[in-house]
Amino acid sequence: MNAIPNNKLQYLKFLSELALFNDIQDQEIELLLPLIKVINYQKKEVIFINVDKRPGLYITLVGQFKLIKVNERGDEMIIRVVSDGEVISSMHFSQYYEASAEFIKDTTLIHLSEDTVNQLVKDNSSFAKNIINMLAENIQSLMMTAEVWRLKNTKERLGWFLASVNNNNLGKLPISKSLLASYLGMTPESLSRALKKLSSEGIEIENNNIVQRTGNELCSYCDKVIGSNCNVFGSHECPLFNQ
Amino acid sequence: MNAIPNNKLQYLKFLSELALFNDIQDQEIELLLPLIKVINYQKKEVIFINVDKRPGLYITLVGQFKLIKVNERGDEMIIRVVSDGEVISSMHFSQYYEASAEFIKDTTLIHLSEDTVNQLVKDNSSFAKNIINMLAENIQSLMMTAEVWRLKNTKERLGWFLASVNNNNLGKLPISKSLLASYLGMTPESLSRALKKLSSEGIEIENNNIVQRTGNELCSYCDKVIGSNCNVFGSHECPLFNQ
DNA sequence: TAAATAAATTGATCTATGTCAAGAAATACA
DNA sequence: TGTATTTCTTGACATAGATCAATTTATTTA
Repeated sequence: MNAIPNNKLQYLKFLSELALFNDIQDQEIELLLPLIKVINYQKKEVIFINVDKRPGLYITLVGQFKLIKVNERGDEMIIRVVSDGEVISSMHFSQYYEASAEFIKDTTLIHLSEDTVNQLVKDNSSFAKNIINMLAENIQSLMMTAEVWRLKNTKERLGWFLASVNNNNLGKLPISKSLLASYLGMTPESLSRALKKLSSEGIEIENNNIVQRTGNELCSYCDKVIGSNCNVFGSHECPLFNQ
Repeated sequence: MNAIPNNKLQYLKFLSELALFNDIQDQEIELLLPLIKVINYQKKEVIFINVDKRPGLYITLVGQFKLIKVNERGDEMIIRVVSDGEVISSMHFSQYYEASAEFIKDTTLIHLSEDTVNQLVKDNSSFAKNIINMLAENIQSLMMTAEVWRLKNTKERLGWFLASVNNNNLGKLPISKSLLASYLGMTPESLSRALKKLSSEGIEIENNNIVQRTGNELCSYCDKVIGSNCNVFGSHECPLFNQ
């Protein structure tokens, strides 16, 4: 982990395309550039997050990491998997909340300090709106995850996940199976068995690609939130609206 | 459910004391009063929430309700129990997210429309900050709940819950046992058995009051987030900081 | 205040998923 | 390109907590 203090102008385009900077002029983002810190982490590195140490807002320039909690027994829960362009706002965690980040790939984060963010929220209502949207999406995804964990069995959880990545990721598994198992709150063994059940329904994973026998088997695992970015969603072809 | 359009000035004091209106002048809140809608619900009433129907922001004037999701099998998950003074912002749910609210007590809600809220966020950076804080607290509580569901067994979940209400509620159980069971993701039978195990550790519920044999048995179920509003938290008496 | 209804407890049993161990497949490395 | 290492799969078994059923206790309501 080390800061690279060189030419930050390269980040302008990246930042300006993020939802977090919607409706914000390039010149305003440029004013931020001297304030950002760029931090590199290596694959497998683990950092501890609490507000004392690392408050503020992190934007993933490139890479992937998981936000995790571990209990006394060593059981691990993945709160979130964060990928390119995604934002994690530890400053909005409670002062005492503790979690860890474990890097899945070599990762570069862009950091904005808590003060910088607060000042932006105060001075720029578009930024405030963007922060609100980001937090709302977080809530959304946490509610969805809670639901998946609580109301679905292992097969349904896996089906739900595959349906969701199939939409926005063109059928490619974005994370390893064991990471996925952990993310879905099951063991790799259970995931393997769930996959077996799904394959009898015509859903398979063939070298990290999601394959459906007739092309719409996963629809039965879809819901209105993940379906909302599917191209047949809401049409007469969509099983969700045809029951 | 029916609107009562009479003298809304009575709500001014109530609203001005909410965290949502921190650092906002009374005269600004007064401007809102003509825009609010007051809605009454009866105990046991159930409403369906999605953005088409009921967007905006609801403030609980008095009463209690639970926000729930139900799957095809009829299993129910409580997302949140909302009590006096608490806010629920359905406008920040995804457009397609669906949940139900079931009223546990006769309840009066104050409603602000999505437009009103958006306008306020735009015009008043204090309000924007308050909305951000509210959403951040939501995230916090969802992360905590996820953790409790995933990493704790039934006894630990119950202990954790009792420790948390014992701090900020002076040892009184705020909801019924069966509602609590559902909130903690277990059956009433399992809650009853968990309670039996806790009672062998000196923790009991005697007509809705939480009683500890020596007075600090629940400390072993505390964590840094719920402990942060405990009066021995961080001192040499606090077991969390003494290991 | 009694009867009716709902909530909580207890015991017996069932089941989904975890754990452990061994082998197969895939990936990394030299 | 083959060997080493990691990841995945499969089977046998264990277990926490669910389900079902029968009481008991508490709360309404008449």
